[in-house]
Amino acid sequence: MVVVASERAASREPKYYLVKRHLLDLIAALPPGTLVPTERVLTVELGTSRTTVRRALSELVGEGRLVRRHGSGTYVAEPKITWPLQMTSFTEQASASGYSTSTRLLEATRTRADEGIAARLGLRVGASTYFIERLRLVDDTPMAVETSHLSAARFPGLIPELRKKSSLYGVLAENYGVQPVEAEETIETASASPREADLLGVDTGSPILLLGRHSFDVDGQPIEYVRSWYRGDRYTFVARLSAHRQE
Amino acid sequence: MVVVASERAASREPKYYLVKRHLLDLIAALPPGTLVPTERVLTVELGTSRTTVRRALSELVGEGRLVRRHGSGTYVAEPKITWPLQMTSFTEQASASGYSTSTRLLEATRTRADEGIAARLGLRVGASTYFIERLRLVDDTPMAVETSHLSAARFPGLIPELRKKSSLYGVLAENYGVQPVEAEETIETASASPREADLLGVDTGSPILLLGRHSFDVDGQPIEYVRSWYRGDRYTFVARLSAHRQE
DNA sequence: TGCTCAAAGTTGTCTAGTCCAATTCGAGAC
DNA sequence: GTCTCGAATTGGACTAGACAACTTTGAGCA
Repeated sequence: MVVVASERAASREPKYYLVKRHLLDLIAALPPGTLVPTERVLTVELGTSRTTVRRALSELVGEGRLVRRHGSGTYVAEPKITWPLQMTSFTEQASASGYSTSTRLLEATRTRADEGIAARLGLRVGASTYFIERLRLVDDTPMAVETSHLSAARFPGLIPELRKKSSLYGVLAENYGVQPVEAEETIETASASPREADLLGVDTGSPILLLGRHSFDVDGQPIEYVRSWYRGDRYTFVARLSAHRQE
Repeated sequence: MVVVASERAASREPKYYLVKRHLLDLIAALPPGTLVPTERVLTVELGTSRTTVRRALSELVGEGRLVRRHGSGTYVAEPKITWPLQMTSFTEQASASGYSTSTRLLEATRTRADEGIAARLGLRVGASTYFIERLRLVDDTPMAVETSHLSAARFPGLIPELRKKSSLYGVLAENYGVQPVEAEETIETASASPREADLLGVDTGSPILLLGRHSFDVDGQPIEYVRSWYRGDRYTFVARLSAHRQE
């Protein structure tokens, strides 16, 4: 085995990354839906083990470049979908972009605030709160799992209303006269738990874009605390920013 | 080993996830810097293979819960750092939060615009552009790798100025009278290439938060196109949004 | 022609192990 | 006491293979 002289201390490329680059070259010009060679074929073609091939494939699946179908094969993926990141309601946000969206209410129960939720909603620990879990779909494909927490004392009878109207922001405005005027959004990477993976139709451990929204009314009172687990392999978020303050 | 009866059809939990939950329980109450059991110890304690243990560990490292040090051990990680996501300059952004920041200029060269860059900068393919690559550090620890693309014709002599002053926004304002007033930000997940991994001090394939910024001047002319690869294991981004338009 | 079902092919999960690379630490030399 | 160096320990990369779960296909049958 020939070793490159004066190897950079930097960037020692693992073998799986060579496989990954090979696959990227291969799929660069292929249309979505094209079948790529099977794992065992790649194994012999590239003189490596299946574990190494699978590591490269998994990374490309996580990046939204490939899709694996159990028992069938591995295919070139559709390009990522660009999704607006605004503080507007989910339903309108999407229909404006030409997508058909829907929501499945997974859970809507009363529970007691733990330390984190109590602090964010301005309640004491153990106070009664709603826990709402919804699945967001775009063109009938799961996009995100969303959990919301709200004060039960502040919004009595919320759950039956929500089951009727389905739009949470609509219910808050019409039934309680509450509108969020400010919000703190947090963004981080995460990985899918088995439950999230199952709901989103991805593998456990898949990359997730985790968005948090902590919204407040005109008096600065917290309204809700939401966390949304978005498929990291299918969505790119976009926000338009205007520079009021700029240096 | 006891197996739970009547397994749910949904959410079939892989064995590595059991290991992961075991580790999460273990580290929940431990302070950052605490040593966790070695991979080989976990292997025998949990009756599994080292591959399975390593998968659980890798996921926890990617989530910023653990840190691995080659030859030394695996440790409980520091909590993530919350970082403001604003359109202001990097240097001020941070010192306001009490962090000491610095930038290392990795590359600053002239090159020719490919299709993507040309479209974004409003140039023809092959037009002369600057390629600027910088490493952003917080308290002397790498935070992000940042690449910028600008029109060379529009900002003649930019590179020597940049080497003197180091703040790109400062140079653009003082030397060229240009200020970004609007920008389109994109956010997505990615995984670290060997080069990025090396610069950021993480493993190849680690989760990355990839931010893009496409900024425009007061006339709507594109100024620059920047992409920043942030360590996904160490940073949570936060943005305050005011609802001018709200429904 | 249309249906059934078994076989083949593909990805998913997990195991057991080898060898390498970096760190740590103590015995021994000075 | 201090330093050096090698052994032990730890994480990193990779291999070869077993078996399970799911899909596809086509031979055989009605």
